[in-house]
Amino acid sequence: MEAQNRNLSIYNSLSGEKEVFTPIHGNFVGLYVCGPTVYSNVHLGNCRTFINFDLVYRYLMHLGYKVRYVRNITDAGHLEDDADQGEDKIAKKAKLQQLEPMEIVQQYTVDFHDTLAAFNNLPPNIEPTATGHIIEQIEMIQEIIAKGLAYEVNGSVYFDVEKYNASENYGELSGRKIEDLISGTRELDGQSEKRSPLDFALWKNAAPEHIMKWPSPWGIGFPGWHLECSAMSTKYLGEEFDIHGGGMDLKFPHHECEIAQGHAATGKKPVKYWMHANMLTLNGKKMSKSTGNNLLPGELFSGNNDLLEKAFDPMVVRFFIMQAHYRSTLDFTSEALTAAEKGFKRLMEAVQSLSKLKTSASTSTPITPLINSFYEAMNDDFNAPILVAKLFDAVKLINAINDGKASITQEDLTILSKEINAFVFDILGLKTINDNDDSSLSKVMELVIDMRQTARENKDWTTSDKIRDFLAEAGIQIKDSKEGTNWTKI
RNA sequence: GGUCCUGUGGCCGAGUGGCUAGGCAGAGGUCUGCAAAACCUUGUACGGCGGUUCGAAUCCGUUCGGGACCUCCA
Repeated sequence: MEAQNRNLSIYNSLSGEKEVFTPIHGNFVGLYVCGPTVYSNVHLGNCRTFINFDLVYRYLMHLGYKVRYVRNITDAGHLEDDADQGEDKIAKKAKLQQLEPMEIVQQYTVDFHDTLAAFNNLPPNIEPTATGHIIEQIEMIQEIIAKGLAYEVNGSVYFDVEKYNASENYGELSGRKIEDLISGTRELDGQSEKRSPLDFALWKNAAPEHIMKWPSPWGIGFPGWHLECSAMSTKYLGEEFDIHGGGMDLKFPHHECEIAQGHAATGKKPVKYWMHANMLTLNGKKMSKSTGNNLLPGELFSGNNDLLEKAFDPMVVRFFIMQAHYRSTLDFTSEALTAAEKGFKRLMEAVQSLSKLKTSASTSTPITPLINSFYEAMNDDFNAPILVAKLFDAVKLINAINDGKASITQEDLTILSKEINAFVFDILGLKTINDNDDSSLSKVMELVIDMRQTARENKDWTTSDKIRDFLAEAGIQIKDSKEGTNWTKI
């Protein structure tokens, strides 16, 4: 990609401002995104975040960066809450269902991969698991203890937030002040071990009935909530890397703790650019596993949910997500998705007609400003909705050329076609929907359309309309045009 | 209670101190045997009240509403 297109700005949550993106190591970019906790099916809200970062990954690659994209799988479970004495979620579910913990992990990891593949997300380069990096996590804890910023109590190790804050700034990412945090803390059971309620566990002593546990210098236990991301990002991307992403709800305490841990262990600030994707809302509230206010991708693809008027293709959902900026909340409604579906189809039909356009000796509308506008949109903090708007400008142009109301040279068409295809398929990650992939149905439809055509030529409107109406009842829409008759499933 | 975000036309959703966002729906048109589809045209909206300014929906104050985080959560 040409250098002039490479002036990407990213909104850095750490500074609260858009900053020009400059990788730490020349052409290489390290990208870490917090992955899912695999104790239940991913819901659509989770997917939004991963789709947004898929866009980031894709655009960075389009700009010619060599990206290493790391996204973890949290399979060690997180604490249910402070009151349940450290039982982790995966272990709890395992007991309920009489399954091995890793069986649960496997089931939902597969679901996660299948779902993201349906959304046409590219897999990350490395997808490390928390359980596979216990040793790295123990080593990091030892580093932090050696620096005097963590302490052991009864086989558990806690990070000393106040001590860290004496020389560093705990709260720099989330904008919190430690005094406010202390005053706002509620006194909960099971926190008596901690020197301060703000301290968080790096290692947790495991009760005998706890299923997932590992030996450590402090006894049998399991790693703390936030440590895995620090250990794995350090291992695969280094002590300092470029971009760390995740959902807005992870900003505090998860990412704040990551900064503190990483900084404590290595003496360096781990992340140059923090990116936070906003929530997908349903009924005006964030989707959430714990409150049940969510929608599963499978329900969306099948239409099997009362909130949905019909089923939606994963690509329609992806397009819907691309029509909102990643830092804004996006409200999910069946109506909004239906609107997105129509727009998506219009865009894709225009893109497909690119290859059939007739070229002329001259170009009526210069294409360079249009193409530049694609880059300007994405360079401005990955503004996909602006990009989509500009692509619809291109749709208008394509249709005008198709109608003979505008013209384009072969040379310009080649360039335009290449760029539009790159932005639509490679960057936005959209795919065409194959309605007509059932070959036997296609054959039958060929015959039916041919019979209807014959009837129409004989002005036998009764027969032709009967065919049309019957097909409509069967969910197949007939589309007549000058070039002939097409059909589509409704 | 603390910290922060947000309120845009029927719906979703960008953006900006003065210059059309875009999509969908609606309206009109072209096409068509009639329709549908497709395509073209079309909408001066920015929560209320003050203030700053030549000019604000965009900045400031205030007020009302919505939301996020402060406990696991993308």
